[in-house]
Amino acid sequence: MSQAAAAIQPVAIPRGTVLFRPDDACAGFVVVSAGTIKVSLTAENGREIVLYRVRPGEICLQTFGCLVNHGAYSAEGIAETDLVLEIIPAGEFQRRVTAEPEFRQRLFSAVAARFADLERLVEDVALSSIEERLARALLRLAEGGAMVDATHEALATEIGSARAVVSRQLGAFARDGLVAVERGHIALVDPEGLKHLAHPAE
Amino acid sequence: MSQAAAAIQPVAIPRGTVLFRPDDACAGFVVVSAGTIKVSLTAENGREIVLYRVRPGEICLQTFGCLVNHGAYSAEGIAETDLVLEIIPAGEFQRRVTAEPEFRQRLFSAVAARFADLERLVEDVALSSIEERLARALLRLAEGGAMVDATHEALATEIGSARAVVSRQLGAFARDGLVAVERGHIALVDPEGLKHLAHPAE
DNA sequence: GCGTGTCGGTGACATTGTCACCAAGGCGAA
DNA sequence: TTCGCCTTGGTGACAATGTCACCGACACGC
Repeated sequence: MSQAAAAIQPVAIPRGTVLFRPDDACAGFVVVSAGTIKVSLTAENGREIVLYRVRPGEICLQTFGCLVNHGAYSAEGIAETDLVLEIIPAGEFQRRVTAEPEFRQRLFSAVAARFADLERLVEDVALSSIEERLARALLRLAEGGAMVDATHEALATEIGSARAVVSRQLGAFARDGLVAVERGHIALVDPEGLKHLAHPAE
Repeated sequence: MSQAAAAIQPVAIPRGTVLFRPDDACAGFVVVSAGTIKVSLTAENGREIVLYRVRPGEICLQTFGCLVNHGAYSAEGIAETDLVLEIIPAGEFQRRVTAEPEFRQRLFSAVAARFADLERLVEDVALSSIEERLARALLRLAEGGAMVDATHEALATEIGSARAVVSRQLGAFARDGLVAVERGHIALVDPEGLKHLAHPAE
């Protein structure tokens, strides 16, 4: 469609690569073609929490503040899987926003989605119990399946808590027949039961 | 400058007015001319937390997801002071974004600022101690002065905690000579000491 | 003066976070 | 194989925070 767009080469990135760190300068605007980016925050005390994930077709907004306000970003982005990215230089980004309504629409959708993600996260962390948060995280990470491939440590980062807390809560879930825990992964035995815990008001 | 802009009448709103609630339909795009809007989340269990504030010259993004994705928003907005607003209808918003680079620039700045706010909030709530969060909230609300006009209940909402917790922590601050508490307001006796608590790594 | 509602102090207890320690599994080197 | 070393996770003990209840102090209108 756009000839300028065709000139931008996709870039392949292996799983585990650190895409950006706090206070990095920004390379440009990133669109994910394949794979997922995990964006997380780490405090001085070492505790960590996952903010959100950027999936195929989505725009990574972490560079946005940098491009717009020349502010540095504060989060870290890691390639959770092998990735294919398009990197759009700042000038080209400005051009597209001005000239291509459909690019603008995608940008705005990405902004709205991140907003929703972050508000959900604040609500989760600030207002919900560990039981709820862990049940929701398990269902989210299972993506409709019945298996979650994550260590207790990774789950703790997912919900912004500590490994020991996750271990105990998983133990409780297992005792209630909701999950079965094995080294490195968790089987969802009773997803309906978990859904019920995840949304106590319903 | 823009004749269309001149056609939009400012609207005056008294302090305390609820501007929007969760699941409201969106009236349009809101720009704050004077005063501040406080945007907060409330959970089913009644707990509440302040997300951010929208100040003069800034754009309230809460309606953004609604205008862009037809999604409902989940937060509540209250006029913290008397307000003067401009309300831009959706069509006019689209026109300005397309035609006025300077309007677009303001919009993007607002987006970047909200992002930074929400990331700071997540970091605060998920990764920091009550002592740090309360010290930071007091300094933020004092806005460089030495007096904070808020009840313990309001401070609890500000940091996403409970009133009793705030009362006890303020008691500890008072015992250490950092603040003096009176009914309805808190005097910052030793702002430097509070700053030190607010940023323990420095 | 006397209600009535808001504000805040506090005790008792539940939940969550922190730290330390240990046991079990995985994995590579000799 | 055995050994060492790292990761994972189970658990106890304790600290920090959240929840609930209750009561007294204060503000305000009558």
